[in-house]
Amino acid sequence: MAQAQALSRNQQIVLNIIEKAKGPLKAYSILFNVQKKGINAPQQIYRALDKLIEMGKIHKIESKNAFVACRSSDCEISKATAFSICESCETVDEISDTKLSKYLSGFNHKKGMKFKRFNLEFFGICKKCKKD
Amino acid sequence: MAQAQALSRNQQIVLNIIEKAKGPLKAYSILFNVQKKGINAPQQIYRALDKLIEMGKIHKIESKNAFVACRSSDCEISKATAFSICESCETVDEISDTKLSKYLSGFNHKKGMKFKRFNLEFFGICKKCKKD
DNA sequence: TAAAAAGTGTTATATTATAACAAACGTTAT
DNA sequence: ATAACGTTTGTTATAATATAACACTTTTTA
Repeated sequence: MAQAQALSRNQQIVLNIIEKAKGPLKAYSILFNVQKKGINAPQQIYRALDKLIEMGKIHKIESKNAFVACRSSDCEISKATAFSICESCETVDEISDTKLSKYLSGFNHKKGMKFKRFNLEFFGICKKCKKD
Repeated sequence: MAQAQALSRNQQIVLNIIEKAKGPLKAYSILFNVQKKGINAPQQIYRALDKLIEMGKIHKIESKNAFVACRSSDCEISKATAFSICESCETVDEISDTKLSKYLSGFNHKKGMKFKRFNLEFFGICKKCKKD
């Protein structure tokens, strides 16, 4: 079985910031937050982000160009991602719903394409925002 | 019933280009293609794109920052979009699958959020590319 | 321990998207 | 018809997001 890959220095720094955050972080906001640690250039952030995504440690929210930590422990390599996004407060939750995930993983295009990966983003107004 | 909205000059120009294209177009590639028509600035493109999206005439492929025409005639306002994307040739197809669409439209988050809209992007290698 | 692979630091630049303002156009209500 | 309003346009400038390219170091593997 593939061993959990060790993180390099920069990867660890970037992951820590994302994990501590309450919501999705943008690449440049991560950059500003790690300049005290000697990381000075966007490249360093983007390289770390790329690897963390490959490892399944984080996900990119495509509609927001932002990054969140993966909360589902079994998500070694992330082939199936689903998020719920509040259009008012911008809160993002990762959805882990076995049924949904199975349904979509089994879905194949009529034109003969077999899917390896999907990303699903739901939008709405969250409970909290609805009250206001 | 809401009348089909008339398109303004720039909106029509931009929509024409997107409809003629074989695949998704990027905003700046649209811009270069319409400079002969007197459109000179990104703003003009992005403004048209925004309106066309609102009207459901086009969709944005978030993972590619690119835009495609909507092929499903009933898609007046696009609340439910699904695409199949080939990671090799970059071909993008809009998926119109009633079952899928119903399944996802009926999906609601456990945390009490009611979704108004979703976007789903599937990735894989298409039939054609598999042969090579 | 040499070779290969992965990671780092850096400068520069490409790509994608929005801000802000003034003028023209289109609709509707009077 | 025309004033008032909203929408669209044109324009300049700039913000935000992301990659290219190169030289060097560290880690892994054979």
